[in-house]
Amino acid sequence: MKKLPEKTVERLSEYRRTLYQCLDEGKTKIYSHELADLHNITAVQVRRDIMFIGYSTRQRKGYDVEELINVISKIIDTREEMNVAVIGLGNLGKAISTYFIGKRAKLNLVATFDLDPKKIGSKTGEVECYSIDRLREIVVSKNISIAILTVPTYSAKDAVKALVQTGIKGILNFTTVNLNVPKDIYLEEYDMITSLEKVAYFVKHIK
Amino acid sequence: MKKLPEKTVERLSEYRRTLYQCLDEGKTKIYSHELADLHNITAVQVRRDIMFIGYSTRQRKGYDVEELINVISKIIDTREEMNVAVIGLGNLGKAISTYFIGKRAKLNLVATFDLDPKKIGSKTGEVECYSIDRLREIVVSKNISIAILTVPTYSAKDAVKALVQTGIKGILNFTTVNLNVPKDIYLEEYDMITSLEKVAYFVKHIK
DNA sequence: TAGATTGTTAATCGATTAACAATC
DNA sequence: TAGATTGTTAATCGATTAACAATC
Repeated sequence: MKKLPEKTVERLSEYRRTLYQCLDEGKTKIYSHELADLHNITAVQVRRDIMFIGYSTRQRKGYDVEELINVISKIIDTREEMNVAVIGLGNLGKAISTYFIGKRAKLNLVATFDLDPKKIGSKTGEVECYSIDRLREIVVSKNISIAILTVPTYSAKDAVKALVQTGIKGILNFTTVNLNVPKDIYLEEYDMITSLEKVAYFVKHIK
Repeated sequence: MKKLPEKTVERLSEYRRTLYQCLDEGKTKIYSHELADLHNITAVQVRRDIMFIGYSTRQRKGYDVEELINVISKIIDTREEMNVAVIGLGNLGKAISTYFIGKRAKLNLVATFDLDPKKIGSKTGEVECYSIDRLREIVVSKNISIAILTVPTYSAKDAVKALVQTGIKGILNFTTVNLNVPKDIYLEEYDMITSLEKVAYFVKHIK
């Protein structure tokens, strides 16, 4: 399968969540235009995305919700589970950790890290907080491939330096610091301030 | 000035943050390629964005950091301050509230809202938490134009219904629920799960 | 001047949408 | 069949990049 467009990958993840909701509500079939409406996009967009992943219905009676979930999962989920760590257990780190626990079958939060001795050893759900000094050791032993970075601005660069050395594969960056990482690490920015400023700008310019 | 591309608006916000860092470090001039490197994009991109906002240097000695900050601010900031509320003071809401306080001169967090009587009346910094029942009253009296939605999934739809009735202008949605809002409200999705799944996907496919 | 940098046009790339044939 | 829906191509739109003239 060739690489999917980034936007398609994003939407597939969103579709799937909606589809799970449909299942819960006992809905077993869904039309492209229904799925589209739920995401405020067009039906063509939905069908195009579904085309990309090579799925199609024989019938013209809408997509089978369960089947579609499975097909999407086969595409965007990892075969093996993927282990995730939260680096920095401040307000945001705690929120995210709590948020993720038990949410994703294939993406497991397996460790959190912090500097603060008071936090080290504490648990979020089942997940233990380790000293950042043990980052490399734990990342390797627990086979962690993705790090969620929620440390304070001033320690972001150090944290990334340490992360790069552990052989981590992807970083989701919640700090507002511009990070430079080697090309073989996938870096996704998750920027609250920018999002808010964007909303502010468009609020000002919509009339 | 005609409407800027969305991506340009996003980047301007990011540039500005970097430029403030430069000022702190005593750097008063910056080349397009320097700014580009800090954001992992190309120098052409930077110059194009700057072209869009109609700024240019006479010299070929790089952009004046302070001037550029001012020009960007004139574009993306609101003239008057814009008031922001956080709806839902759970882990995430608290984190975001703490995060924003004092950070943005032109974007003020002026209220938080929750259902829980224990939280109502409490303060995050200077900012008071109000009952969600008083949403409309407070939004109007405090002239709030942007809502940051951090309520639990199950109450998201109700919260949005209430928000729409207050005449809010923009919503930054942190929940994983697909919201349907009237066209005159700018809705920005801020989706952690999707971001993480996106990272997972590309981690799996980069080699 | 030569080299570096900026500003801008034109070309390219990627994502969305319009249009429509095929199918139930 | 007629109407609704899907799947797909071609056209359009928007964003990025290549190329290069202009300027210090």
